[in-house]
Amino acid sequence: MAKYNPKKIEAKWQEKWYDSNVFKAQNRSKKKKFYLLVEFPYPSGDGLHVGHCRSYTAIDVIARKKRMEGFNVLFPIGWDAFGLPTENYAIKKGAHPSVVTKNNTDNFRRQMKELGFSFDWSREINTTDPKYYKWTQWIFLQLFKNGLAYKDKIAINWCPTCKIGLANEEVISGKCERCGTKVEKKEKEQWMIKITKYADRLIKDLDNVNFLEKIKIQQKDWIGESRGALIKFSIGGIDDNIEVFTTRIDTIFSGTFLILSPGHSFIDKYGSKIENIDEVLKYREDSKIATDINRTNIDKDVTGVQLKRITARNPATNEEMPVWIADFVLEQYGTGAIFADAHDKRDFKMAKKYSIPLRTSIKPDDELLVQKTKNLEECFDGEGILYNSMQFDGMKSAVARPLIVAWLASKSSAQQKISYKLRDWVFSRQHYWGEPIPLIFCAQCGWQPVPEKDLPLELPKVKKYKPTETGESPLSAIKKWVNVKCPKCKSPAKRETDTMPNWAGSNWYYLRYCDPKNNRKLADAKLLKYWMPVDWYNGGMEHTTLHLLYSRFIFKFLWDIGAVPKSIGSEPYKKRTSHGMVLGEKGIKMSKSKGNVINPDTIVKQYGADTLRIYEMFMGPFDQMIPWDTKGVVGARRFLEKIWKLCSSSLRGATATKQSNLEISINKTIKKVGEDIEEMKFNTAVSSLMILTNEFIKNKDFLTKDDVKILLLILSPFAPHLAEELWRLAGFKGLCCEQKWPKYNVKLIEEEKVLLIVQVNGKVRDKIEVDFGIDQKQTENLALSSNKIKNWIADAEEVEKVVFVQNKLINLVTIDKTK
RNA sequence: GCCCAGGUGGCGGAAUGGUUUACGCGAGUGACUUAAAAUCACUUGAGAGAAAUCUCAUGCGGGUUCGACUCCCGCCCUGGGCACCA
Repeated sequence: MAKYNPKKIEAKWQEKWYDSNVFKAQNRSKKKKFYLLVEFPYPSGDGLHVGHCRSYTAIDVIARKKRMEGFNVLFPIGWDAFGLPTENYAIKKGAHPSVVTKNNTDNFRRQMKELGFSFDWSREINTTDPKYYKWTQWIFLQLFKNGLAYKDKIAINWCPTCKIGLANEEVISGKCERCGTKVEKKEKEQWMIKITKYADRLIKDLDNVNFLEKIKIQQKDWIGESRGALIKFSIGGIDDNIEVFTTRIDTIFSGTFLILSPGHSFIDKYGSKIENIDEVLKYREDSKIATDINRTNIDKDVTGVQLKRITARNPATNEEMPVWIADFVLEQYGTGAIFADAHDKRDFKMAKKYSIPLRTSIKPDDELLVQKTKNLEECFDGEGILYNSMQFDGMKSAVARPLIVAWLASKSSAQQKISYKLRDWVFSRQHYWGEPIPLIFCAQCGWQPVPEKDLPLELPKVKKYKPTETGESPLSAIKKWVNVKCPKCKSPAKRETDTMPNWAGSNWYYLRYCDPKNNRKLADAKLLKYWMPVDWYNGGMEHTTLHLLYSRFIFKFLWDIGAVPKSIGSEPYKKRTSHGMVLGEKGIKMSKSKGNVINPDTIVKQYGADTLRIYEMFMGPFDQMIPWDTKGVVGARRFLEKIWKLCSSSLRGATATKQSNLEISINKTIKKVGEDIEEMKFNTAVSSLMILTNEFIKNKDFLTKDDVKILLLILSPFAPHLAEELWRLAGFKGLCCEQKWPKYNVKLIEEEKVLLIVQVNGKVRDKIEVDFGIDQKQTENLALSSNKIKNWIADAEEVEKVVFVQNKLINLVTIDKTK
């Protein structure tokens, strides 16, 4: 028989699979549907990363197994192709981004096909295709029409050298990712999406989905819900008040001053009433520059300026209190103002520095701390027992809080309030290679949506798409495109020239896969009803707080407005898992600059796709970061060679009396591999396939064709090409990947004889072979008759207690009678 | 600072209350070969011993248990996330 030649057989089977559409998902089927999703890649010029290969192989293994189990599997792929790297690369090479994108996707597609991924290629999508982004724009318009998109002036990251606005992820430790210049803040009008309106639902609905716990935790932390109260502080001499958010209303009686963020609107409104307004405004300006640098430096000194001649009234104590501004109070969180007291470390620090009066009202449980706290030697910011707090004296913090809120609410100066850390989503970019935002500004009518019949609003094909000097989008330079008539009043108007961020196209792509060619709707309701929700979505941990959150939000929105059927439920993904990163050798992150990037093409060429697949599954736990080891690839290849040899020699019809041990191993392996795939324990699944193969080789003479058949079936999701080739060579009918997943026989998993551990006082002293299912009395007798065991029990000792675990272990606990 | 994950041979790792070190890599010895590669067989945690065998070892220190890599308490270290969030 011929040598194992992966190059030849892999190309052959890929052609067979893709030509005969075996991986095509059926829109109509008697089978149960199963929608498996991998994050579609950004088609960069570097080609597929071995990390892509790992996560895609893993989900491909699951897809292949699910098909064999009789599911109608939807396993689609596409390209998230808008974005900066392509634009930058295109600028550098002088090619148009669309050409670069085409080349890159062609390359990615070739690589994926060469790895034998069982994607349904008939559903391939591309976010830069106008037929696709028509619906990305349509979704934006729905957000706009429902009041969830608004324009706001916010500070963006601005690189003074590149003259370009940068996304947060393009800023590396305060510097521009590309040129290393220190990034500045620049105020700019940006389109914002009100994701904050969905904050509560984005947390609550996590209870109904099967996401890895760490993913849920990270999303919850990111949204950052805090339950507390809103307190109104009236201002002396002004008929207005300042609102404050707190989670510690139990400390209200020690509140002796108020602190506003430097940007607080009170200063703008009542500047004339502030005696030292110049000083205040100067502090405000200084803090604008300082904020980002100081954020990383937690131990920095607190600074602040008092608003002279302004006082607030503490609604609990009715005392007048000074009002300050300080840059540690954040404008964007809560109300941008806090009440300050001795029970907060920063407030305490600030009061000490500027000699602002302090008072305590919470007694710690720790007696040693009580005096120190009272004497204001140390700040106590924990929970404790209230004092100096009128009718709330003696209560625990947690008990007092709702009561104080209720009491102040009765005087209409407080109410319950939930605050979130989550911010609204900055949705505009000043770049060319993105979806144009389909809005038109008219001096008379304001912002008007591009009529839906005019969608897609295509990105104009131009030669100049470099970012502009001013930070405006490159589209603003295209006069012909910018100047249009207002859709409402027909007077001259201008298009929005910003484009959408990368996330726009990936928000809803899983919906498009259900019906990728629909021209009338983002997807047909019937098909959405059938395929959605996604049964299993795997992706990177780094997308937990961005893409995963954004897409959950957009789905909820579409669900609310009835753009997707209600019957799907309000969550797009039933299950979310996550893979670990593949690092370079020695555990350093792969990067071009370090020269440690592994190109999957090289591995495929040298060892074959099946070897790469097996290696990537075998290298370690799927959810863990793992260093690449090219030496280890050899082991995967050897394993496949062994199977090749085994099958080519034994398949000549050797039939012999079955060895019961072999049968047990086969059934155990079917069970183990099947269960391991479901739990994503691919490394141990491959390991058990290796063990079975080794056992087959040892018992070669007893192997039957059926034994080999089973091995090929359970191997096929991992090494599909090899399995397919050997399947055919053995003369089995049809395609291996279309066979039924084998069932194991429960009765054949139990062995007749088991090796039982004999312990004396918890230490292993002997191992005895016993019949399966033997009872305690018999085991005890066998154990005690062992000479080894006899030696471990001294004459003066007696067995006091016996611990027995059937088929596993017996432990004899002795007692010294002489004592 | 807070939250999450992890720490086991020379290396990747296996074992989630019951044989620590499966499987693979690497290394070593032997067979085949003129030779090398490939392949096959055997060995491979540390220490002691001629051997049978024994002792010790899962980041550190305690605890629970007949028995702990596994559970509990307190630390240390590594990786990831968040970070002046009131």
